[in-house]
Amino acid sequence: MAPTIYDVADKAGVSIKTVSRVMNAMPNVRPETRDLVMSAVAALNYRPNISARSLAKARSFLIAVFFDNPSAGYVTEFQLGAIARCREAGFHLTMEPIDALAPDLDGIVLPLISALRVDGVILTSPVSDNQLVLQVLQDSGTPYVRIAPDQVQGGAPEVRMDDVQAAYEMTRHLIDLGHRDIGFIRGHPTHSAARLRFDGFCKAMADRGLEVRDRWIQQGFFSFRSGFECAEALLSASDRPTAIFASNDDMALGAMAMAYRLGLNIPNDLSIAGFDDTPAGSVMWPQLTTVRQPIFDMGAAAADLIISGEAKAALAAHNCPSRVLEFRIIARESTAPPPN
Amino acid sequence: MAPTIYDVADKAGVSIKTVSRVMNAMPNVRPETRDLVMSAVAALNYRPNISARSLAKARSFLIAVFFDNPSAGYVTEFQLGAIARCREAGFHLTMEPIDALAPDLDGIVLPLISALRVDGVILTSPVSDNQLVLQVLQDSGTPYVRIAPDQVQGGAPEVRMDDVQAAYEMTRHLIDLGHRDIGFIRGHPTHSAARLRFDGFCKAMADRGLEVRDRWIQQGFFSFRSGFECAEALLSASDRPTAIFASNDDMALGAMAMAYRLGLNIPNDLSIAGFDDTPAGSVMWPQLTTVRQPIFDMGAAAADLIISGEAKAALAAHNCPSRVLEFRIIARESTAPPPN
DNA sequence: CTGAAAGCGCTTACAG
DNA sequence: CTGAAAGCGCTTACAG
Repeated sequence: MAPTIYDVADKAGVSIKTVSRVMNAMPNVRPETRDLVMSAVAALNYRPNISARSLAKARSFLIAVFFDNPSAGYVTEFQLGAIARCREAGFHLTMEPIDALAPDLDGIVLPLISALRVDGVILTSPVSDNQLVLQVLQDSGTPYVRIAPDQVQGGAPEVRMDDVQAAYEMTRHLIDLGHRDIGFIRGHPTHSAARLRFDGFCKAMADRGLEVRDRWIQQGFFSFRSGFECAEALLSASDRPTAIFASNDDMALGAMAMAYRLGLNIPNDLSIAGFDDTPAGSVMWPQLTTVRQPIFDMGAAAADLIISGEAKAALAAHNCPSRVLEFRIIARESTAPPPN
Repeated sequence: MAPTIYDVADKAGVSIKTVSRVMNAMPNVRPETRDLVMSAVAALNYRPNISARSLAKARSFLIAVFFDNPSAGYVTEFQLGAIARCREAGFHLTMEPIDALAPDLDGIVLPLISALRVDGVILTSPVSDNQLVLQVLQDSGTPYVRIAPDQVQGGAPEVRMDDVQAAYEMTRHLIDLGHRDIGFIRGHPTHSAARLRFDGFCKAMADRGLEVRDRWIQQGFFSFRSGFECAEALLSASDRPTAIFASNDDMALGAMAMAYRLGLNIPNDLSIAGFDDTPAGSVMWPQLTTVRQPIFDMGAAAADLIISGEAKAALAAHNCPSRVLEFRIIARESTAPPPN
C-alpha cells in the first residue's frame, strides 16, 4: 500500500542502496542521480518506514521522558521544548510518567526501555536522582540525560540552571527594595532544586547580615495548596514578614490567595516573589515577580544531547558534561518597598 | 547483546514460532511447553523487540496525540489517562503539538503519520474539527479518535461528555440558589465545547424565564487572563450580575482575581462557577464550584478505542460510534445565595 | 499442538 | 560513484 524503497528505486531506475544513500544524506551520490531519486520520492510521496529503519539500524528514533512532577505547566513546557528539537531531527518523544514510590519500579522501567529500545531517556527531577532508575539505565546501556540533578554522577550529561545564584539574586532584589523581614517557602524535599534555592536565599541574607528566622521558613511541596498553607503560617502571627519568597510560582500564587483572604494588599502590605515564570504567574493580578527559568530550552537541550550522540558518549566515557542555561530575574508588580 | 527470540527458543528447546505463540498469548500451546518458554524468558530477561514486531505486523504499538490546547492542566491530565490505558496493552504514546494555523499543516502532519505508522491518532479539540487534518488521516487510512468534536462526521469514533446538559445543570444550580442576574464568560471560539456550554446556559435561563442580557455575556479564550478581563467588563458597571459562570476553571480563577481586586467578597458579594475541575480550582480559596469533567477517563477511553480496534472498524465502515462520559456538578464554596 | 520457510522494509559491510 | 547480498528480530501463512 504505502510505497517502499523498492518502488522508489524502480521509478528512479537505481538500486535501493542508492535510494537509501539519498534518504540518509550520505556522500558519494552524483547530483543527477540524487535529483532522479528525489523526484521519484516526491512523485510517490515516499517516507521511509521507521520500524524497518529502526530494526536495521538498531535505533528507534524515539526518546522517552521519565517524569514525576506535580506541575502541569512545567511538564508541558518542557515537553514542548523537547519536541521542537526532536522534530528537526525526525525523532519522536514518548512521555512516561514514573511513580518513584512504586514498589516494583524496575519492573516498570525495564520493559519500557527494553521493549521500545529508545535511543535515549530524559529524566526530569526528581527522577533524575532516583538511584534505581539510574542503575537500570546504566546496566542496559541506554543513553540518558539528567535534568537538574542533585548529586554529580558519571554516565550521563546534565542540564541545569544555577538555582543557587538565581535565588540569591531574587533575595537581593527584595533586600534592595528595603525588605529585612523575609519569609521563605521551601520546595518539595525530593527535588534538589528546592534545596539549592534555599541555599541561595540563606547566602544572600547572610551576606547582608540579615537574620533568617526559623518561624519564617516554611516547608512547601511545589503545589498551590502548600503555598496557601505556608503563607497562613507566615502571615497569621503579629510579627509577620514584609515579603515572601516562594520556591516556585504555584506556591507564590497560593501565598497570594492567602494574602487576599487575610485582607492584605499586594504589594503595598506584602511583597511576593516566585520562581519559574510559568504562564499563570504573568497573568495573575498583580503580575508576579519571579525567576525566568528556561524550561522550554532545557527540554530542547536535553533532546539535543541525545540526538547529537553526546549522551551516548558520556555513557561510554562515564563522564557527565553539563549544560548550564541562563536565568533572568523578572521584576513585575508583586514586589515593592515594604510599608512605612 | 539483548536476547532475541532465537536465544529463548534455544534455551527452551523449542522453535521460535512457539516462543512467538507464547509471547502473543495465542492458542495451541501445551501448558508444559508454555511454562518452558516462560522460564527461558524470565531467565534471559527477554523482551520482544518492538521494531521487529512492528515491521512484521505492520503495526507500531504507538499512538499519537495531536493537540493544540492552551490549558497545560487539561493536556497533562488527558495524557495521563491515555498513558494508563496504553501501558496495560504495551502501547506507547507520542505527543505531537499541532499549530492549526501553520501554513504548511499537511506538510507537518503527513510525515508524522507516514513515517511513524502510528496505530492511531487521538485528536483533542480543536484539532478534532480541523478538516485538513481529518482529510489527511482519512486518506492515509490511519484510525483516529475525535475528542469533543463539533460536527458529527463518519470515519472515527468520538469521545465526549454532554456539555450542554452540564452547563444547564450548573446554571440551574445558580438559579436555585436564588440568582437571577447571571453573567457568562464564553470559551475559546474554535472549541466546540465552548458553544455547547453557552447553549446549555441559555437553555436553563430560558426555561426559568430569566433574561440573558447581552452586556452580561463576555467572550473569553479559556485563559486566566481572558477571565480576568471579562470579569472586569462584567463587574465594573453599577448593574453587575450577582453570579458569574465561566466556561472553564482557568477563566473562573481569573474572574476571582478580578473580584478580589475590586474588593468583592466571594461568595457573599458574588458567586463564581467554573467548568473542568482542574486541580488549581480545588485549592484556590474559596474552593471553586465547578463541573467535574472526566478528562483522565476521556484520555483512557480514546486510547482504548484505538487499542481495541474500534477506531479501525469505524474507519472501514465510515461510521462514528461515540462514548459519552459522565460529568458531575461539584458544589463547593465559591457559590452561595445572592446578597440581600 | 509444533515447526521450517519466507517476508516485513530498511541498512550494513563488501565489491567493483 | 553504484549495486547485489545478507541480515536486523520478529510474524504470517502453510505443513505436518
